Amino acid sequence: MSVRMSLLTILDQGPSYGYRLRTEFERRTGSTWPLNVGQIYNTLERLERDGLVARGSTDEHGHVFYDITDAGSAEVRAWLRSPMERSQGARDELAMKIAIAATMPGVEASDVLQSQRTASLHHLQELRRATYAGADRDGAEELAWSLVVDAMIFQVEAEVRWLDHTEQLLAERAVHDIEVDREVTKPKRGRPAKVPVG
Amino acid sequence: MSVRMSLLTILDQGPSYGYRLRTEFERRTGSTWPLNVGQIYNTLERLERDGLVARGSTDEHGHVFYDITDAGSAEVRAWLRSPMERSQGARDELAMKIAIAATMPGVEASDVLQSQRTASLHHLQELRRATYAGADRDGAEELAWSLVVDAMIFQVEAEVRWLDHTEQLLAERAVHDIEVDREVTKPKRGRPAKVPVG
DNA sequence: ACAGCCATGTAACTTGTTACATGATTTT
DNA sequence: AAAATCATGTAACAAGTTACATGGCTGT
Repeated sequence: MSVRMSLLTILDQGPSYGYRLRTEFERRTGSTWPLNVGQIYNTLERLERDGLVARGSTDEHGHVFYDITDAGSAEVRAWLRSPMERSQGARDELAMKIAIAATMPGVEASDVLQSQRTASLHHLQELRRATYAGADRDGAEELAWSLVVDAMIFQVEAEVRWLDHTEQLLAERAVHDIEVDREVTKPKRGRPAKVPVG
Repeated sequence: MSVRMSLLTILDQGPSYGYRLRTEFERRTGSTWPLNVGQIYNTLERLERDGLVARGSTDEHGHVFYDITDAGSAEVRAWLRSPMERSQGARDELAMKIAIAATMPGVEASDVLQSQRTASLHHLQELRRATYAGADRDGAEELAWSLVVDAMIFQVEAEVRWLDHTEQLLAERAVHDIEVDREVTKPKRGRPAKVPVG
């Protein structure tokens, strides 16, 4: 949804064409998330289908311009006004994985936590190194780059903290001898034999 | 990808059928992310198509059991062994939105930051209240619930910190008078006139 | 009788993503 | 002449998600 809305927001500044939209998107996001050009044209088609943009004129160079519609502008304003609900109900893939691993008999949750922690710390190092690698960019790109890298750093730091916290929590539970998985949720009758994990 | 892999991981414990897989999934994730039953059957079809599970026997109650294959088991092990690369290249929708807003002329990035901050703080409050609401659950569900809620708290806290940090950064830039958007990336020749923002 | 849960499934659709084809223009 | 960039598009697919249809069984 966010790539789509980002492109629409760029179009809200004035008509543009596919290839340039990609350049603009990458510039305004610090070239952090490379975007396949094909996706632009797909997205434009879909935006047109939904009445948020209209295919406009073609200039002397053959550039196919798209104009935002009133409905499109309204969508942009609504998007910018309303917060992202990545909090409410948003799926956190890592949390899901760890929860599954931690409640699964025969799975060493601490191993999973460990390898994730190592990877996260490694990535954190890379990010800190990368912070100073974005100085040679133009205004918008440099700003975007630093925003996005900071976001990643904050997120990964929180990730590591949570992994540590979770490891401690699991260790405590193990001591208190809470056997989480003696029994699986029972079906009406007869449940299949458990298969040992390779 | 994670719902799919979670279901496959559950199937790695032994054969099960659609409806029960949903119950198991919800229990093992603290009922945090409700799963439409239909998705289970879709996912099972796709897992079968990919050779990771096989449609097994039907018991006396009409339950259609699925068995994991060797390839499926291997996938599960690989999934648990390898870290999630939500760090590397993973799209952070909020960061993308803020980056777009911050580099966009005519957009009040501080307003966007403010409303997001308010929403995040509100959600954080809810999460802290929710922490103690999961005590009346059975072992696995209570554990999963507390893991996931903690993950959300850590994440939202980091979110708020980043929002504050970003607001400060933008304020500093404004003082330094860096005009980020005097010029859009230039096309070969002739770019369209800018349209005023509604 | 009716509500609600158990259970399976199908069809349609969303965004994101990639691979590929095609050609013009520009740079080396 | 060859390589790179600019530019538009198509086709296919992934995973997630929802709405709907269908029916049995259970408890009030």
